[in-house]
Amino acid sequence: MKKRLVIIDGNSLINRAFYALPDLVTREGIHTNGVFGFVKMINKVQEDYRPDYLSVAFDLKAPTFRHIQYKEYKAQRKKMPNELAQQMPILKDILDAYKIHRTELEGFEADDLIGTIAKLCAEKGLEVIIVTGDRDALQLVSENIKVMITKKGISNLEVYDRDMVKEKYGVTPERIIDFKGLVGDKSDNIPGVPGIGEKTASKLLNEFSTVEELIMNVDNISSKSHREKIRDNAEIALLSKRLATIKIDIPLDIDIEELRLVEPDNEKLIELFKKYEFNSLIKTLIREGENGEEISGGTNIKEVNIEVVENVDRLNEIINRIQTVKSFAMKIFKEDNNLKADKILGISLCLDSDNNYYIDVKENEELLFSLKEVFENEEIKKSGHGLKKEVISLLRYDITLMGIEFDTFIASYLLEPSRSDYDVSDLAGQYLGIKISSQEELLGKGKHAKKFSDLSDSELSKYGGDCCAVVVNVKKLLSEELDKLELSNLFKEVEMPLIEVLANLEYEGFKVDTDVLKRLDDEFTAKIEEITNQIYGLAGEEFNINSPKQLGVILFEKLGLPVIKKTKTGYSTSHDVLEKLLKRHPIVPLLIDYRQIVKLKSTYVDGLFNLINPITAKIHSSFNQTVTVTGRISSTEPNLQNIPIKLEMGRRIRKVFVASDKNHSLIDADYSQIELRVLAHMSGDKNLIGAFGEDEDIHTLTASQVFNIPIDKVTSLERSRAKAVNFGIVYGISDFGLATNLNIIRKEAKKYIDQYFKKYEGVKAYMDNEVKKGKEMGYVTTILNRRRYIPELKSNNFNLRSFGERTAMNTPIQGSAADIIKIAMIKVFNELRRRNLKSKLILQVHDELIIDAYDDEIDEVKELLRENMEKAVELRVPLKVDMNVGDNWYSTK
DNA sequence: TATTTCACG
DNA sequence: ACGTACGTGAAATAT
Repeated sequence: MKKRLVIIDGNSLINRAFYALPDLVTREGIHTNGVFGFVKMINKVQEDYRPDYLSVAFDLKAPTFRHIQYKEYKAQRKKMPNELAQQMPILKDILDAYKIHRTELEGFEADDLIGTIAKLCAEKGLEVIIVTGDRDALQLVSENIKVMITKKGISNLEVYDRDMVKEKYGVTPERIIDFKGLVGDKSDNIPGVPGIGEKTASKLLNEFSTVEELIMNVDNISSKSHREKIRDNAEIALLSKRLATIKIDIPLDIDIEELRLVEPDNEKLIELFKKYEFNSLIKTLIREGENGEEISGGTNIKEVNIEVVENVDRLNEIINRIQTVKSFAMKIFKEDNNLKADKILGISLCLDSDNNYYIDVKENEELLFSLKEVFENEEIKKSGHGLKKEVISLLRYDITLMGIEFDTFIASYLLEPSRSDYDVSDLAGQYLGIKISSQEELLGKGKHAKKFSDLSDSELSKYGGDCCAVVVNVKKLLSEELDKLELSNLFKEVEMPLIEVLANLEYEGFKVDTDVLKRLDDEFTAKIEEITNQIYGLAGEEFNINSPKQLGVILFEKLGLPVIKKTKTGYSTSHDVLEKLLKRHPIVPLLIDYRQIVKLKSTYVDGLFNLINPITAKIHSSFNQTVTVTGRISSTEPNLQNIPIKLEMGRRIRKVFVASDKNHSLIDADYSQIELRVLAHMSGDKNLIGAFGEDEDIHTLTASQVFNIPIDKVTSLERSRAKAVNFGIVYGISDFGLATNLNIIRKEAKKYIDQYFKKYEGVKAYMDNEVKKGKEMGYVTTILNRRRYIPELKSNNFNLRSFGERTAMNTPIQGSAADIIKIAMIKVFNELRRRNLKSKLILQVHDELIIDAYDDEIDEVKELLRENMEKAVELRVPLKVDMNVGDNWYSTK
């Protein structure tokens, strides 16, 4: 049998992969999509063609003879983007670990090296396959040489032999260079004969065979216009042909045996794949190791086979099986109109690859109730992706999902908290190397997005089955990764139990008083109209006050006020700019008022009205567990974590948020200075720890230390400056930032900071150490070992690096505080349930918990809150909680 | 879809 | 010399 050689155009393929794949970035910030695609491709080619010899050819930077012949050659090519250039050395490392031969030679393009080697080997009787994205290579096709061109994506390859070339181009492979000589090639800036296209070129060449023949016989060309074009551009055609001709006679001194495929250095490969987070590829290597198989390409879980279950008898058989297996992955599809009324359409259950079911609940609700026992059985462990949704869907049917064991959504968040998207399809690609459709592909996006209820049963069962199969398969890999990074405890003890708590917060909701809201609406509307007219009067014309652009023109051009700050699109008209202009023109204070009231009306009045649930007269915000990089929870639709409080006018919005009925009151419990206490604990600073032992206001105490004055002599200005310093410390202090905030000069700010660090040396040492650790390890951690990667610390860009340093200082503090309140929430929630109390946890605002308390239970709940919040963790300083009770959120102060 | 502004901790 | 305070989400306008 003929020996087979595969030769790959390295630059062409990594380029292809780079542009075809989404931007893959490791936790440390290294871009890898080009390399990843390349490796997948190489695996596939090896699997499909089992070559005996393999080489990858690369272009080197030096100019080639083509550039010397024609200086415009490839002149229009854009420089390789940095994100791709960085990947070239990585690819070469990986090829070395695979022990795959590389061909590169200065002065020649990969094409020429490929051409020469291909012809050489073909002559020796080898079967040669060239893999490239570049159609130039088609000229090399012959009896023993085939060319594979990447089609759309990277794994889709089109094989060209002589017949195929003839079919597609109408000429034989030998005539491809003549074809290019006439048609040219835009991508290489080869001109060709103007006005001659592919059709004409192949017609002419079939008659006259080559460019040279064509020119020699130019008078015999039948069409007058073609005749003239060829005559006028003969030189260009000849040059173009020369440029397009791949050299096949480079003097190369290589021994074919150097190209022979050998056993790769698997240890090295695993090490590299780990480094670049090619998890799915590691799996293929490990599998090979176990079975001693030959190299194989991408992993594929079996084509998922899903059984649609429509009757109770069959379901009961499955339930029996579940009782013995005691574990499954699940996904619930429901309508999406109202969390109190949404009907469940169907449920995907996957026990393992051979037992994947879709329970069609839509037609037969009885099926759902048959599952109640299984769902509420704590011994039967459930996994899924984003299980909060499953918990909520079942609450509506009075089913409490128990035994929630593994959520791949949460697990991937802990592993990579700065990712913006954790769709199951991404996990499938990343960890299993398979493609399933994403939710976005299934439903579309924007306002034309479909709902699950718009999909057919077969679409739902297929998608649900795929998702659950992925969860089952990815779970183990994620779990190992969590173990390795010592995140398992945080995962099992905090994040997983929190899912149920957040689901219940959402389901419970916060009652609103629509009458109060309506009255605020009327008041704000009237006020806005009044101020709008005053502003128009002072401006001398009507304009859109909401438009920073139009407002800028009025303020800085028409009224001639001084420009304080610029944005990248024009003048800044932000609040602090307006404050500096306050005394310069009477329009300015009106603008400040206008802005405030418009904000209140649009975001907090209109915004809230739209989100009141008609069934409950409550607001059911979404609490998101995988959004923030620091570990905090976020709240959306609406955001209940930024309801106004600082200014009285806005604070009145809180009167809208009321206890659920006349037998209930709100209890608001907030941690006092939790971030500074966390800092005291983590830094171990004696002075700061001591400060929390005393019964003195922390900012006053800081003022007395920083400004060297007795506590009873601290003025309110000094206290407020010290407060800003304390905030600055938590944010990762810089003299610039503090100066801007306090509106003082930088030197003055620096004095404050120096003085602070002199008094709190332990804090200084701690901050320096966090930055140092962050640089060394690539990440920082919180009290529960939550991790945040900070690639910016290694940046050469001053701004980015400084940002990284501040992040390294802030994240452990903000994140640890987040850890603590999460623990507190879980404890409080479980305690309320254990004691069968009617009071419910309804909101968390970073350092504050709000309970809708049944009046008879207020004292008990207050005690329970204090106990569980203050004892959530044991720190070197006490945790302190302040509590207030009221009928509405405004009065809990 | 990106930018600006502003609400909260 | 460089030039930002940390972490969020929503609404409006500009592109």
